[in-house]
Amino acid sequence: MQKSKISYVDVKADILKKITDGVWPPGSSVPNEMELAEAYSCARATVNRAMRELAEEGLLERKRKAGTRVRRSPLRQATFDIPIVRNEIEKSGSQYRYVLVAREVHVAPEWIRARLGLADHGKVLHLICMHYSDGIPFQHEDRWINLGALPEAATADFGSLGPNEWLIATVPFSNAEISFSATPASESMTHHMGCRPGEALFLTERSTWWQEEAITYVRLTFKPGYRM
Amino acid sequence: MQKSKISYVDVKADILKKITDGVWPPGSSVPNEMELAEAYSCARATVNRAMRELAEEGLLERKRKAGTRVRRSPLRQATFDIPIVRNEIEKSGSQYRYVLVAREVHVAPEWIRARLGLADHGKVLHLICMHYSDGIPFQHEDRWINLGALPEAATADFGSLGPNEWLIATVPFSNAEISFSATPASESMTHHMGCRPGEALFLTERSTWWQEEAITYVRLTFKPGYRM
DNA sequence: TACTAGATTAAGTTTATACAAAATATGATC
DNA sequence: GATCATATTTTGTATAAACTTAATCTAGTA
Repeated sequence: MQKSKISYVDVKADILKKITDGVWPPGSSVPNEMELAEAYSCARATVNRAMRELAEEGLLERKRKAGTRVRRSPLRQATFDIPIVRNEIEKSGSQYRYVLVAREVHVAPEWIRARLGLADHGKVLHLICMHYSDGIPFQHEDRWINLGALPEAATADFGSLGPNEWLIATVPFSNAEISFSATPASESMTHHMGCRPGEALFLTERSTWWQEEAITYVRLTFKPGYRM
Repeated sequence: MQKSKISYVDVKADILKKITDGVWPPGSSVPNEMELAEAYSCARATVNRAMRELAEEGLLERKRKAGTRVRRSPLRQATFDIPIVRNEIEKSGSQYRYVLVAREVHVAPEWIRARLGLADHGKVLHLICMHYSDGIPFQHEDRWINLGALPEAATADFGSLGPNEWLIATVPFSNAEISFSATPASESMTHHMGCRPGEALFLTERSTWWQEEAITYVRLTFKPGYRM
């Protein structure tokens, strides 16, 4: 005796169960929305939402007319929040300190232009910053900002507010391309981070766009032993 | 003169524009669904979907009765696909080779038990594998599988099929906890990866659960210079 | 004043219906 | 038999109406 109405959450859970239990093995095709709606005795829109979300989560593949099928290799995707250094440090109960090390306006070097797709004589603001946790070097920030897209960056004061936070406040939303890797500490890095030369450091690189326009490229190098 | 109907995509785009243009600054509250529906002359459900998705993407905050407001600090989140070694290598046009280096059944050591939340005398299968790209060491896999949850792993043949692919085929879906870091190459790692001792290697660690039950913990160490 | 019960509001969801769009299948024509 | 137009199927989306649920406000009561 089923009192309350079937919700898309229930449908989703049941479909998921059918998949994980092997009733609908990978690659097999799933009944169409109308059949399922009848089976669960709910509206097609309800089934649609359930299946749409499962498809977004990478478990189902859907095509008009061809129908819905279970993904062969359920592409495992992860979502994570891009951490902001200050929050990360303060959340761990440590004292955050920010220092602007260098600031220069350049014509963009070739490798930056290639990465961000800039015009030949585009100018960029190059910043080097350090972030400390309880006085200990935590993160080295090597940032390039496209002045063609963000001329106001030229007059911004990065002495007290880090470029990351300034950018978040200035450019409300953007899409980015991120990569992670490991790198040996360079000569200058040992100086900034207080580590031995060649030591293994975790590095993330990020290029950011807003409405097809390149905003910034940044290399964040973390202290030895950092785990993200 | 507006010929075609307003779609939730249009509404979403327009709301996003209002946010990025500063018409609706961070923290401000947004008109309610009924008002917006009227403004765009579409149904409330259309506005609902647009706003729901923007909320999922982290741009809006919604509460019943309280209404919708623009997030103060738009939490930047990224989603990425967890790559499967074989695909990654073959997609780059290289030849993939897999080798099982070691295979042992242990009582789980303390640090694994802590990570996965296992009982005291839980048994685990410990595997060491190498993945090669065109014969060159690409990835070192140090994997522990909870035999309490997956007894069939004890009899599986990991000589030809890598544990990652075996697990994907066996456990359809799971949720995981991932971390990235950099590590210096250990003595044994130099042997496996053919790199210099202390060289900076990119490392990802992953613990995986399925329905509250710990499945596996794995350390994937990549060749020098690898970027993800 | 403090607290509780109920009213109110806005988001959340379901439903039935309708039409749109993509992908495939079918059949007509050359 | 090949090609192209047309029909069919399935997902995708829009709509109006109704009801649910969480959060807030309000007013009445102790």
